[in-house]
Amino acid sequence: MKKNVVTKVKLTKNQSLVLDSLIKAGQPSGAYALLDTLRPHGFKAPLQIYRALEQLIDLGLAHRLESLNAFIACSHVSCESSAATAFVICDKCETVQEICDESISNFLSSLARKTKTKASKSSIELHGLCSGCSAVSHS
Amino acid sequence: MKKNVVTKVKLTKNQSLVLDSLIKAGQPSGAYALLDTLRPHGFKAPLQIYRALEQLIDLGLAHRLESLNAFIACSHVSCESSAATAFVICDKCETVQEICDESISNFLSSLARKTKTKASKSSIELHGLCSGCSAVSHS
DNA sequence: AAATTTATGTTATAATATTACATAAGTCAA
DNA sequence: TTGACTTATGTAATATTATAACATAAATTT
Repeated sequence: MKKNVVTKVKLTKNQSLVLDSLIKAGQPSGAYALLDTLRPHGFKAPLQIYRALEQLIDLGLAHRLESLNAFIACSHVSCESSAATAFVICDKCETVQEICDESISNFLSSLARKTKTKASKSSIELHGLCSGCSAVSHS
Repeated sequence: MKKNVVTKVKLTKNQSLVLDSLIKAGQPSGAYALLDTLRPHGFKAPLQIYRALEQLIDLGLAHRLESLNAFIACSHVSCESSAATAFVICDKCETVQEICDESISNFLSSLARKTKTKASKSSIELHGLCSGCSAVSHS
């Protein structure tokens, strides 16, 4: 399931800019939001964003949140690419917790075994309210 | 986490048509593919599809596959809405296995507990090759 | 029957993502 | 260091997915 364990890679200028934006955002960011952020740096077309994101994701430096059509910087030093990662997303404050431990990989292995599937990629996203928002929330 | 356990509900005409199309397809279907399928029945706009899908999903009769931006009929009699369900998707033949057992709900409960999150919705999608395609696949 | 909610029809538009093609920059081998 | 090759970039056009806004109709409740 692992593609790329990165130790040190030289990112291109565009890739660095996009990664920096993602990190600064600290939240899920849409491709077009990133584009707007980076227009002052000369970005003009969505493809510049999507291409950089593709690399960053391959390198395990960023992740795509399927249920949001958005992207986020990896919160670990770097994930083993598309490896066993789960995202827990607060629908109120948009905080994302990225979980990457044995319980995730065990669960996925077991799921693959049960379904006789050779797994290549996974997406686990849990939506709800984080502890902070859940405490306050009256709505 | 549960919203709606359906025993018997009268679907509207549009909802029935969309559900039938989904069932006939037996595969993930995009909203616009469904629209094309249903044009002969008088459907003209995407909203007709999206609105019907929204109800069907609420009722647990259909699911949305986030990683495909597509929809599929529930393979059980009816799922407890957005309850603990995992989808295992073959990227070659497009077969989808819908798994809905205790291991899923246990995993999600544990994830919610660990992250101190009040969960409301989940999405678990595993991509890869099913046993058939994995046996053949040389590519 | 009036009031209310739920579903529908329709047009327009927003938001997300990719195709296609041209150019430039980096990498590697002879 | 040149040439061959791969990888990254720039740009325009377009495809795909999804929703907003507004009008009407049908079903449900009181």
